Amino acid sequence: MEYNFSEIEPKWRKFWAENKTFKADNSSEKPKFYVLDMFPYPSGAGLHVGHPLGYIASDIYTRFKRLQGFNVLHPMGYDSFGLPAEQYAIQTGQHPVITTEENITRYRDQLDKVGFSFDWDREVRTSSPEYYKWTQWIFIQLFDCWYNNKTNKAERISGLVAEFEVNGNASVQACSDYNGTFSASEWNAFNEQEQEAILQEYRLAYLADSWVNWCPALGTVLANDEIVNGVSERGGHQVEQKLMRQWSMRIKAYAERLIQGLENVEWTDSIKDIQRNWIGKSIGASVKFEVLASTPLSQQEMNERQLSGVETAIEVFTTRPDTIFGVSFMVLAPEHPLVEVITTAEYKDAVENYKKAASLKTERDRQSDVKNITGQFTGAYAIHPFTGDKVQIWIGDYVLASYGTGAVMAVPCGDQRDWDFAKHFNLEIKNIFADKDISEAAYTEKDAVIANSDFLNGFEAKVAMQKAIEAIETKKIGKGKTNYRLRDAVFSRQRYWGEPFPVYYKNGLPVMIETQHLPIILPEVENYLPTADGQPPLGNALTWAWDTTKNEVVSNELINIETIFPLELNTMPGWAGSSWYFLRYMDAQNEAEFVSKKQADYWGQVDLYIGGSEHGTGHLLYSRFWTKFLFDQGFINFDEPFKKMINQGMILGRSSFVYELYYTKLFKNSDLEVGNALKSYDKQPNIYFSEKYLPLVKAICHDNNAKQDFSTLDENLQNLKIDFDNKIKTIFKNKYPNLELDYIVLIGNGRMEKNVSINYVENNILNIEQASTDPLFKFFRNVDFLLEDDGTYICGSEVEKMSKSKFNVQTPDELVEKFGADTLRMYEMFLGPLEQSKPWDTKGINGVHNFLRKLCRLFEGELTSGEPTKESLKTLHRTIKKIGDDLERFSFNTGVSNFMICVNELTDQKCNNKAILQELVILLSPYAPHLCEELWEQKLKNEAGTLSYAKFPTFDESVLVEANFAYPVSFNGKVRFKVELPLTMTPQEVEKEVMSKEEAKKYLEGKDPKKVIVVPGRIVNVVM
RNA sequence: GCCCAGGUGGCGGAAUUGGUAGACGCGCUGGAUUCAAAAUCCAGUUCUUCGGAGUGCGGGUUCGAUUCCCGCCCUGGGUACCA
Repeated sequence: MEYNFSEIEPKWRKFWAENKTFKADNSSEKPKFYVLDMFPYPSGAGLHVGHPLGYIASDIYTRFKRLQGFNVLHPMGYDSFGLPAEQYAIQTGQHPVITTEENITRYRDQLDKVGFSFDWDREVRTSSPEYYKWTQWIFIQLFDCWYNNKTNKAERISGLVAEFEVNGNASVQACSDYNGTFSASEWNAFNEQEQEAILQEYRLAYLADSWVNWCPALGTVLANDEIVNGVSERGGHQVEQKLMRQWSMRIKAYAERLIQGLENVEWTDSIKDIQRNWIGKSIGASVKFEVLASTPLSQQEMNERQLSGVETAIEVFTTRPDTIFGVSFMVLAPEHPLVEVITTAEYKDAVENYKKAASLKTERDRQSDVKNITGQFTGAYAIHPFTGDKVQIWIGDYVLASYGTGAVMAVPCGDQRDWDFAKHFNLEIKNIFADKDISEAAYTEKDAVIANSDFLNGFEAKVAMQKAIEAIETKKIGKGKTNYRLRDAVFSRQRYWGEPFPVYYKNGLPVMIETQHLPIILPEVENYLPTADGQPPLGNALTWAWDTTKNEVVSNELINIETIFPLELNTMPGWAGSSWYFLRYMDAQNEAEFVSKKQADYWGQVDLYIGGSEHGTGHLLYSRFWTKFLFDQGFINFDEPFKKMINQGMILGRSSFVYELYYTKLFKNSDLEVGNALKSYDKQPNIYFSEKYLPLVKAICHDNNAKQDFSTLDENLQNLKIDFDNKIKTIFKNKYPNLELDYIVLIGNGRMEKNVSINYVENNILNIEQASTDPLFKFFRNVDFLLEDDGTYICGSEVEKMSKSKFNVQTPDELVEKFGADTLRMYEMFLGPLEQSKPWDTKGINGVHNFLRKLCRLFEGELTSGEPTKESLKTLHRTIKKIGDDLERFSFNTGVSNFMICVNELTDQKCNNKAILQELVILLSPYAPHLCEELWEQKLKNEAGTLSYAKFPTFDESVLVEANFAYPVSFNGKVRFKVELPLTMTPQEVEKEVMSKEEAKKYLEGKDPKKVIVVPGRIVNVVM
């Protein structure tokens, strides 16, 4: 049969779509299996060959599971809210709805061409109101819950209020930012505002002031990576730290469960490590150090302090309570609220100056500048709780306000940063470790015996820590504590293209809109930029107020603060919609619930999740958080979303570039006029040299300035230089006939690398003529090339991320056009292990394409229906075993190899047996579904479309049983020859047979073997 | 600095439990077929001084190590004054 893929493939794609072949059944007797790809953002650039890599793998696995008799859920959709569409809207005025729709159409078209078996009836888009209705709904549930540390789960806020009304908050153990205590009567006496302000400190979704990177010039908040060297990446504007009232998510409440849950999922260690690292659990103790008042406070001052809630003790968190006797000073973060209180008059100015200097640095700067040790003494002292010693209190920017309590007890002998600080400011370094030298550096290992530490003397760290915590707790100056680095997640974005919050404001307090009125639809705006007074883009909306009587969004003009109130102007972040989308696929059309309990119970966890590892601390953490919350509230019965995850490696592009000679300085006769004319020529030499000259250019441009000494060059380079100089002189001669050029000096690194499109480069050889027909490279017509000896131009090349600007993007469409989707699918798998990143190169694609053609040749003419030969049966069953094993361990590349081996063998056997070939077609169908469908119907005469639900072949071990085995015989581990012997032979018999062979005598060289090892059915090793 | 992944022919890679290193494909070389080319088929292709050597380097365990252990080098990714 001829392999006419361009006819076969569209035919079957049409068939699958029309017959809804891949529709997943919501109620089935079959066992379920859920295979999911990470949610794609439909970008305007479309797909390149790297994107479908994971989709192909998951599709192969999906089809395999269907053949194994599973009811498989394999959906696809779009994470379609996001910044690029908004930025495009700002630039062009085009509504994001329109560009998003266009991009999705392009994506869908590209995805369809690869022949994926998605159940498209379940498609979801985060930007559609039917979907974000439920994102808003989940937000309201989070707002309505708090985290009870006693029951270790999220509970309804109404239960908390009931407790407050009866008992106050004394016995409540919650994850909360609220530090105070109140009784029931106090609670009942608070007004509505005061009560809500307290409840905000308990809710899982809450309003709070958070620091943001505010860029006044752009009128917007910037992410850390949008700031380079303290200014905005776009435009280089100044960025300042600003407190902003924003929605946050109390993910901290789940810190411990997010760590524990990692034990129950099959993810790679590296992703688990990234998450553990991010959550940053550390075990230690919190300890209070009383501050010694420098001047006795007046009674009035004392009263004032008490009233304003300012404590005069510094609370620190330490992971080494065992080293508490080594404390010789304390350091507070410059922003610590106590700094203002404790600083003595004498140091007021110095401290103020230091604080100002620190505030100019971003957190990143403070963290990256390790060498520069800075700090300032406050003039104040704390009292060591055990020794009663006076210890100096300093401020230093190596202490961060946002971690722990924003203060440290400095133990210079046991912490390198404290040690550095002490050395720099000449502070005391107490040694509390027996027999450890701390004169050059701190001793940070935990194996030292503690000394000079009163009741801790003689204990090792582990024991001393317990003893120290006991003492601290007995003294009531602190307690053992576990600290997490994880911070609550800011949930507001000052953007247009995101989910609107279902929130309006009454007397400054947020009020949730009742869920039956959802969704709150994103309003239309004239302009997607922030408003003139710095409000988010929704501030431009004219119809953005909530009417509490009509329960609808109405014009802002109607706001009366009695029945009609302003709506929230922020929108939700990208991770809102993607934190629960895997649940929606289970029940995508449900209008009454985000997912029905029945469907959530049936489909359960995602059994296999495939995607990149770049979401390690974002999506993969937040979706675990939301899943645990929904589990706590009883909406679903599992608390980890993704049971097994595979992170596919990136496909890198190979980019090619030409070397432009750069900053050539021409020294010549002293004719000034010509010199001036050359000056402008200098900057645009317009000479491109081939790879051959690269070593020379590298060798001669290490000196930037003057005339260089070339005598140190080796002979090859000397010769190359003569060639190089001659060519350049000729070029100049042609352009400036009256110029006498003496020599050339290259400046900088002597070259500029300019990317050329990979379309014009083959085996690194640039097709100059072809490239210069492209408007982008037509300048090649007007430049000079220094070529190789054979007259070609060899490009430089690099393996890097695929991107438009590098001209190294390969789209799947072109390859489907040229080779067909089945070839593309198999080739992407054939490249190497799924999880490794690898360079893209189409060199080998012909090999895979030829394999499919070779397969077709097996189907030429009529197939025989008799008994297959023994050889063919062996080939088939070996293949069944290998393909099955490879799929189970996600080794798709070796799968392709094994198919090649199988087809090669069957070709050698001239096999055209129907029984054999039919099983092979089923095996291969997950990889090459179009061709297999065609063979299944046309050649094997089965009903069209039934292949997807055929039965995966069963491996029959008995077919492969052999009577003999060719034993490799090795001498001292080196294999020398083989002896074929029956497998029934005992080791003794094998040894006897082998040693009697002529070859054995040859390798023994007349000596007696020391030992002969026979591993039955494996190997014989002779030790001499 | 720390954590993770990796290092095997000219190239992508294989070797699943310690047991024949280099499967499979590309590329290359030679041959067949052809007026010629493409396509196809056949043979060869780690290096080699033909003794051997060989999976980043140096040790170790073992009858036997790409595989296990110790030390180091290199590449890629993550992360960082985290008290």
